[in-house]
Amino acid sequence: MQLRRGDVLDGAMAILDEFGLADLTMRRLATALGVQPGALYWHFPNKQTLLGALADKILEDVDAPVTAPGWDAEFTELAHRLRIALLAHRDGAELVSATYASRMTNSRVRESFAAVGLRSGLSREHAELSSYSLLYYVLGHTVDEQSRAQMESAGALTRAALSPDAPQSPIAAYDEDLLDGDPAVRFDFGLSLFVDGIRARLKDSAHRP
Amino acid sequence: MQLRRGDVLDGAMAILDEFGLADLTMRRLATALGVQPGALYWHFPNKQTLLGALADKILEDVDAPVTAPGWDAEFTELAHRLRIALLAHRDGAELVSATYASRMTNSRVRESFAAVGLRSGLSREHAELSSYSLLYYVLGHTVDEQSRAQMESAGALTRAALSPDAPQSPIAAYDEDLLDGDPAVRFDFGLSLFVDGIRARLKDSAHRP
DNA sequence: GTACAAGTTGAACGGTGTTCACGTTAGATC
DNA sequence: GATCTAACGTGAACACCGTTCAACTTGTAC
Repeated sequence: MQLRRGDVLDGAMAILDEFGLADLTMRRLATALGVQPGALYWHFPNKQTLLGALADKILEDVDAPVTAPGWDAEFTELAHRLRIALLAHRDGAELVSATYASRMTNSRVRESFAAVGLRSGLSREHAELSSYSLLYYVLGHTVDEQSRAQMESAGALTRAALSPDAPQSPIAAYDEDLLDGDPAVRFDFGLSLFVDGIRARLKDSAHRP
Repeated sequence: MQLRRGDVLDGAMAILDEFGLADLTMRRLATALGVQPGALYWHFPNKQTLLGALADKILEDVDAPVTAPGWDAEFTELAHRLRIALLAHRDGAELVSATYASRMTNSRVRESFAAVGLRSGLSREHAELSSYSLLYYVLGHTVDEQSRAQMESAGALTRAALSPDAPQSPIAAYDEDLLDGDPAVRFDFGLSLFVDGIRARLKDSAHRP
């Protein structure tokens, strides 16, 4: 029974979801597929490319046409869609962020952001620049959010197993206080900062045409 | 002649600057210091911790007291200082970003941002949230900027060596057009977006006290 | 049924971070 | 200045990693 490119990708996604990015090795993937490591290199030239394809799969549905009315709602919808897609797979944010940094993705999500900016009335250049800013924010926030969530679920397990009533410093308690609000609300705050910034820019160029 | 913790850090920084993060291996570092790899593990429990200390060193001067007048200028000064510090070492942005994600840094730069937000009149919670947004933006932008700069300088070399007049697609030319403006100006645009967003937030809470 | 392409094997290569029992060296104490 | 102790380094291994490649098998089309 021979493998197809898609099977390799599916296997990789399964390992990612169950064990995380650190455990997604070529050997482990090969074993899971019942094959020798070398076989994977027929389907993908190297691991980086495989991860790029995986990232693209995660981002598949993100740049579907946007339906919200008004440019600000469009930004919000797109940003939410991206965040949700990243959170849908273990280490998804980290994977996409790393892949994006190494320019191994074919996703057009940044271009989608730029298109919304253009529709809002921004100049071409400002729309492009805004799209980068927004992307950096969404990726940064979501990588952080996801790694915190995973640390917490892992920490909760070990904490329960090791010392049922671990002492906690007041400062750490405050920090957690601030961080344990709904992450989506925290996300929206940063997002609104950004959208308000664009609004200010639009008003400014309207006053001085 | 025995090694001190600081010597190890200096050696690591030298390798980072000359050969980049990918070539900063424990073996290479040990060789450069004239020592066996195992010796490094007396000074640092593992590589991650060493990289954390390295990141802290890069960020050393960033959270010095800020002198600019007005909260918006304070944000700008701090953000610039951070960007400059990251760009001062090869792969500095990538290293700090990765270290920050794995929570291996002792730098207080995020707290410095939050302090400025507080001084601007933001609530404690909003100041904290804003500081995260700004940090994500600065890190994302600078990682991107630095990797592009390094790709370009590497690409310029190989391009000159291989084909003196390489053909270039119009689309690629346009993208480069947009990207080859002064990176500092591009940085400032995203920065102003966030600052304007904060300003809008301040006005809003002033109207509805 | 044969031919050719697609896919796999098995074994190796040159790396990586990390560990540890055992030796060495340096600095304080008497 | 000899001694003792803690700091530090050695050497060799362990368990991995991504990647390569000649040889072999399998599937498909004619």
